[in-house]
Parts: sequence; C-alpha cells; structure tokens
Amino acid sequence: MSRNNAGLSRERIILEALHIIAGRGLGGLSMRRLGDALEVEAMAIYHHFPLGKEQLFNAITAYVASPAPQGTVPIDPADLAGGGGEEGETEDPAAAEAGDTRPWDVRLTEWAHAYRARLLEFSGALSLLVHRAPQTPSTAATRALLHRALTEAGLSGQDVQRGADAVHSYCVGAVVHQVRHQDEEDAPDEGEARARFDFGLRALLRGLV
Amino acid sequence: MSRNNAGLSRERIILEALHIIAGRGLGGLSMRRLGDALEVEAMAIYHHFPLGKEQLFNAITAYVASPAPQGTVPIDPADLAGGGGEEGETEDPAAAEAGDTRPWDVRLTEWAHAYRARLLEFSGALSLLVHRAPQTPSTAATRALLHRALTEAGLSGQDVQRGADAVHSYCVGAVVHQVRHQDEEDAPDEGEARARFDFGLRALLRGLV
DNA sequence: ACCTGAACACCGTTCAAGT
DNA sequence: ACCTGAACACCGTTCAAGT
Repeated sequence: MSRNNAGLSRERIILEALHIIAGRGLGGLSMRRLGDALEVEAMAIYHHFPLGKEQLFNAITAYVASPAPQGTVPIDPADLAGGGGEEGETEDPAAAEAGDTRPWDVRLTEWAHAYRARLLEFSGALSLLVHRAPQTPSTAATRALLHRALTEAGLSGQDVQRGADAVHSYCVGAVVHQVRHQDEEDAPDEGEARARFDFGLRALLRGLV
Repeated sequence: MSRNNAGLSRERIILEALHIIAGRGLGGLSMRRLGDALEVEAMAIYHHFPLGKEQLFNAITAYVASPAPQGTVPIDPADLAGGGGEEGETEDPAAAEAGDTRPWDVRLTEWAHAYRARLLEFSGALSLLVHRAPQTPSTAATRALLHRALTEAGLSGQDVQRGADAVHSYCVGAVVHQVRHQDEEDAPDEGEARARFDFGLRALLRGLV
C-alpha cells in the first residue's frame, strides 16, 4: 500500500471519473470513490487537479464536448475556473476538414451526428455542459467547420454566427430532450430517436438557407 | 426557538430553494442552508419532502419547467423518483389557448418566448432539467398547444410529434447555449441573445412546414 | 514530483422525542 | 401534524509528512 508513484495521470483520472458517472450518475462521483477506483488515496487526485473537484469537472466537460480522435485529452495545467484545456495531441481535425470537397450539408450533418453520438455516450455528464463552455482545439475546429459550411450555403454577415449557434443549440437540445425522456414508457428506441434528430436537423438547415 | 409550526409549505420551500440557487448556484443549495433561510431546522423540510433532496429537486424542476400563472406550484405528495407534481390551481392555460384565433406561428412563437423567459429566469436550476421530465398540467398544455399549431401548419402523422420535439429541443438548447456562454467576454447582450433565438426559431419553423 | 494519512468543517438522512 | 436535536456515515479540502 505504500507506493508513491501509482501511475496516475489526468487522462486516467478523467476516464475513471466518466466510468463512475456512467454507472452511478454525476452525484455518485466523489473524490474518495474516484480514489478507490484508481487504487489511490483520494488526496492524490489533488496533485493532478490542484483546484479540486471543480477543475476536474471542467476537464471532464472539455473531454466530453470535444469529439476529437480517441485519446486526445486536453492537457493543460491551467484549465482554471471557467476555462478548459487547450492542447490536442493527434492530428488537427480542422485541417483534415479543410480539404473536404463534399457538399456543405453533408459535412454539417456528419459533424452533427458525431457530436450527438459523443453527448449520448457520456450522457451522465451532460448536465455539466449547462454551465461550462470549455475552449479546446475541437471546439475551435467545430466553429470553423460550421462557419465554412454555412458560408458555402449562402449565409453572410451575422447570419453565419447566428446560424451556427442555432445548429449547435439544436444538437445539444435534442440530446437533452432524448436523455430527459429516455426513462418514460413510450420512449423511442435509438432508431426512432435518431430519426427525430434528423427530422429536426433537416428542417433547421432547410429553413436556414 | 421552540415553535412547532413555522408555517412551512412546499411552495415556500421551493421558492426559497430557488432563491438560494439564484444566489449561490445549485451546488450551494444544502438542506441545512435551506433550513436556515426558512428559519427552521433542516430536518423540518423532510416533513414536506419525505424522500429528501431528490424529491425537492423534482419539485423544483416541475416548477421551473411549468411556465404557468404565478403561484401555481404543482402540489402532489407523490412526485416520487422521476415523477413531478400533477395539480395546478389556477385557470387552465390549455383552455385559455383553445379559442385563440391568431395564426399558428404567432401562438407557437409566443409560447417559445414565454418558455425561454422562464428557463432564463431560473437558469441556475437549468441543469436539473437534463435528467428530469416532470409531467404537469403545464407540460400537457404545452404538448397540446404545439400539436394544434403544427397540425394547423400542415404537418400530419408522426411529423407532428417530431416537429414538436424539434421545437422543444431548440428552445431548451438555445437557452443552454446562452447560459453556457454568458460569462465570456464577447457574450451577447439580452437584445442580441433574443435576436439569435428568434433567428433560429424562425428558420426552424420555416423548414418545418 | 508524487502520494499518504490525519484532521476539520460540512453534508444528507434516520430516529426518537417533543408539542 | 409539525418540528426539534442528537447521531451516523459520508463528503471536499488543507496540511504536514513521507519517499
């Protein structure tokens, strides 16, 4: 029991926290329980997140809201109150998208589906997103992607930003709506849930252009 | 200090809880602090919410998500796990709306603005909505209103339900988006925030019909 | 640098007791 | 019926100490 290097890392901590959240809900995540799962004293976590649980929540939010290539945990010692991580580690998804020659609506819809899938995968942490908007390479890439697509669609001026906000809002809202109602008796299965998501997304895009 | 009837009620408790949440955030709401604010021992709250904090959270969610006439607190001893209150006390907003002869998009937009205002007013409790979908007279009235409006707009079959979900999703998502980013330096003022909300809502309605 | 272990203030909830 | 007050298990975090 008396080791002094348990191989802890921000990434391991975040992943284990997400695992606990998936199993017991956000309220079931305590520093002590997280320490147990990592086979470490709870206080060891504070060496990696000196600002405590709030900073851990910020990092979890940045991870969940960044549908980047797997393993790309934002690593930044300064994701202080209100901020998120900053550094990615694999190739830049914005650069990969820049040369994409497919129609704007195909690119946008593909992004929306990926984002939706990510939020659903970590739906237990979804409520963290309500009061945190971390800035990561992934969120910057998303903004660039949405702006390029909507500009190509014919929007200009402030309509580009407003359109991007509308698309982003719809995606988050649709996932929240699904998660909110998923325990009801007449809840749709994943096929119908996705069909509803697409129905609204198509309508929004149609009305936007 | 030795009174045994402090005039506590579910409504007073919910209102005081909302006041604490507005001032110190959801994490700042504790049963002990709530008791202090109500000038009562924390344990007195359990007489009105026997299932504890979880039941209180459900009741708060039902209150926030029910933009009914002021003072209409859902009063139901059985808003158990996952459920909300059931009984309203003032006149039925669905009945009031039934004879509304204005165009469908006007009625729908008016509802959306009222709902948005309600969610913004209690934005500190917004994250409670993510995992709770209370059923109240107000939510039933909302469903009826949306279905009537979208049917009048020409939708039919499952498109009515899908369209209603899309509108609902967009409204919640837009408020979440605004609250998420409201502490940033380039955050829009309320005028611009509302303009963005309208921009997306109009686009969605345009694409829906 | 990385982790432990005791300590402190606070928390949700139970339960027996008061009126 | 409505509220109190002590008690219990648990929590986040600080701090001095170990390696």
